[in-house]
Amino acid sequence: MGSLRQRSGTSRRTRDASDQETQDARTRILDAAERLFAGGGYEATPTAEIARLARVPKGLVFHYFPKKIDVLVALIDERTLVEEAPEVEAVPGDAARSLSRLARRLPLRASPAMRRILFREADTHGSVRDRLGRLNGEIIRRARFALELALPTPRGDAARLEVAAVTFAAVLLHQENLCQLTGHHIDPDAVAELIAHALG
Amino acid sequence: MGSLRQRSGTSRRTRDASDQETQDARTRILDAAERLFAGGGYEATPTAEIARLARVPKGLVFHYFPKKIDVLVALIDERTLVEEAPEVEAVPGDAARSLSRLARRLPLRASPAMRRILFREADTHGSVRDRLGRLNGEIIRRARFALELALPTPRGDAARLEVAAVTFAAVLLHQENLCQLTGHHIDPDAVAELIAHALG
Amino acid sequence: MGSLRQRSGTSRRTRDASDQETQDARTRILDAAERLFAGGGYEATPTAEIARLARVPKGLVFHYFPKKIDVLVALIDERTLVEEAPEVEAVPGDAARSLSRLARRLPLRASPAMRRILFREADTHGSVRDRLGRLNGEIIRRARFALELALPTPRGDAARLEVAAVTFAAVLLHQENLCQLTGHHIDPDAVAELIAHALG
Amino acid sequence: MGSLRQRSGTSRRTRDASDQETQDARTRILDAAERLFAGGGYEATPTAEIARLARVPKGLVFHYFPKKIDVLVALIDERTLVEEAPEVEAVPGDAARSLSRLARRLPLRASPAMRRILFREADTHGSVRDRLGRLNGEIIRRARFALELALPTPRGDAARLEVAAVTFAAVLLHQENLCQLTGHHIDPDAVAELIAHALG
DNA sequence: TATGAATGAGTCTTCATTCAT
DNA sequence: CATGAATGAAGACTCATTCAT
Repeated sequence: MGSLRQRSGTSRRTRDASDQETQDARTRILDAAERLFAGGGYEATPTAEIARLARVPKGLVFHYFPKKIDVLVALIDERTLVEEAPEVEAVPGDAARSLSRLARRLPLRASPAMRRILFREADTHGSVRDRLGRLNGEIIRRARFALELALPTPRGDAARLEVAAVTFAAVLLHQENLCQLTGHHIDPDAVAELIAHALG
Repeated sequence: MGSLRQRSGTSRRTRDASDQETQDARTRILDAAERLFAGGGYEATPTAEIARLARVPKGLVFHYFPKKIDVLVALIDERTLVEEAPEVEAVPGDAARSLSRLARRLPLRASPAMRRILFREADTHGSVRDRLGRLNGEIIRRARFALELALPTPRGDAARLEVAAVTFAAVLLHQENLCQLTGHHIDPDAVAELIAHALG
Repeated sequence: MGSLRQRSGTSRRTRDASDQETQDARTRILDAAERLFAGGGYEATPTAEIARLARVPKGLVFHYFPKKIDVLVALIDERTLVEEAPEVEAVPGDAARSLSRLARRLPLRASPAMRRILFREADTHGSVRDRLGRLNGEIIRRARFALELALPTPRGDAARLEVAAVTFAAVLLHQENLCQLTGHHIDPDAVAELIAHALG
Repeated sequence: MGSLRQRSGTSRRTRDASDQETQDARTRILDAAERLFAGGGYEATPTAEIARLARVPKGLVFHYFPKKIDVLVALIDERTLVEEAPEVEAVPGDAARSLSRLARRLPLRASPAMRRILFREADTHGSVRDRLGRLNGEIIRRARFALELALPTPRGDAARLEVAAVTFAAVLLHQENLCQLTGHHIDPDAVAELIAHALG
């Protein structure tokens, strides 16, 4: 359950039992919800189950999150981060490797469970959908930027470059989402190479 | 609400053709469920609501579908068809146009509502997930086949061709699913052209 | 628990156990609610308690009355009747006795419990308030009418007659409502006599 | 929110007079409760809402009033005063005007909100009912006294005078309570005149 | 085959009240 | 005195499912 906001200072601790027990109730609730939402889905998870797993009384869940949906929103809000910094990861002159790097490090700071939730609950609440949209946009932006840096100027068709970026983003998100369900696998490096070749 | 299987024998019926009212209860139930599942999701749709929209008594829903999940399964089963016939749509010598044709006619016979359900409820039941997986596989197979036919022999790298097929399938499904949620748009023709160029 | 809509045919029955047991669930629910609302008030009465007293499962209450307030509304609607027929009860020439008769038979068909509810829950729902308002209006109308018939023409001040009617209505309703709480008693006959004297 | 008891000693305080903000917590709590009870009723008002409106922490409400009902009792106790002093307001020789004066100044020191609470929550707690009963009694006593003073001796029937007093009290209380709900209006002066005429 | 009343476990949510700090 | 997290019993309402007719 990788929380995004671990208080600093916790890191040096010897990771003793305090992790499990001492952590404040709100965090434990979110931890539990993260696990359960990822497993069975938002709708199928009773708040009582969240409380039980978090070892807090039922009422406390509503003390922190007046409505059930607020738990999901808080989760998306606090444990999902779409990095929008202009980090440049491009390898000049090597479009394939530039895309590969992007694939290896999606601009999404989130635990595997939170990723599952992000894709699974896109219909459940606008905030989830928004976050997903922003992720999509950011990936496209980065892919575009990486390609711009990687390709020698003057590059060819600008529109084609855009299509390449969009395509690569589609593949990455498809892999995060449906591939997990259908069992198919995609090798992003191979796709990167393909796209680079198309632009080269 | 385009039902897939109401064709055989229906034409000869002497019963009046007032499709809307006279249609048998089972069909009306599925119609209602299709609309509601697509709109609010399976979990959030009460069977009573289905019955109301279908203008049938509540008990009748359970007469035809003993468990609620059976409605969803029947929907997937009867109103979703992944065409696995070896229809060849390739344009020899023109990979881009071959892929474009594939994009224009996904091997999926299903109403827009059913498509939404297919993607949305992938987690809900194995049968949905299976169907989705089969769709994915079929698209890849067709893309591969189309490319094989379109490209001049001897083609280059077989592995690259496979990657191209997978990539194109990813884009098509991504468009069907997440693009509808995030609001992004992809032009499949442009992607087809890009991929063709990569293989050319 | 005097239901207003006793099906005809029930009357001849020998009032055996069927009264208690055979009566349909909806009626038993209303019976229970009538008793409990009159006793502890609407807000303080849980629906579960209604179900228990009615010997029906909890869910059935909501089968008939989707919202708790609907029970109260149904009660007011079905077990409270403000008689608005122009029944004349006046004794020509005897205003006092005319008013006395009115007092003896309020134009309100309702059990004592329902009367308690009517006054007690006036704040709870508009339908209750409306009914109460109509009762008030009807009493005034009748009092006015009775006085008009009773007094010899030409009567004196029409305005005074109106005030008399309003005053008498106030006394009757006050007696129905607050007197029960404060423990005071009013003799309507004496008030009737007083008013008659004022007009005489 | 006219508090009844904040008079003594408050004047000498050196604390700044910013009544609104500085006022002690207990007073603010009662102010909030007065408003909320009058608006939505005692049962429907959560203590948390009282605390919020009073801008005090939830726990403080229970510091001052260990049980929720204590807030209501304190309100009735401190912000409701039935004046039982033998103030004579009669106009000798003019019964109508004597009663009118009584109507104009009920022996009830309470804000409009408190008046609403007094009538509305008569069922909620004995203390409210008692206060209401005492108010009723006091009005009758005053009406009787006023009439005794106003009418020339020897007066006529003592019983009739009593009935007149009771009737007038009924009208006044009816006006305070049900008239506000039903929307009817009564002119106490006209009633006073009517009654005076009856006795005259 | 058709029907809607019946069932009761379960769901979200509320709230008075306590209590450690 | 003051505070707000903690508690858990209770409340309204939902809903899949059963079943007698």
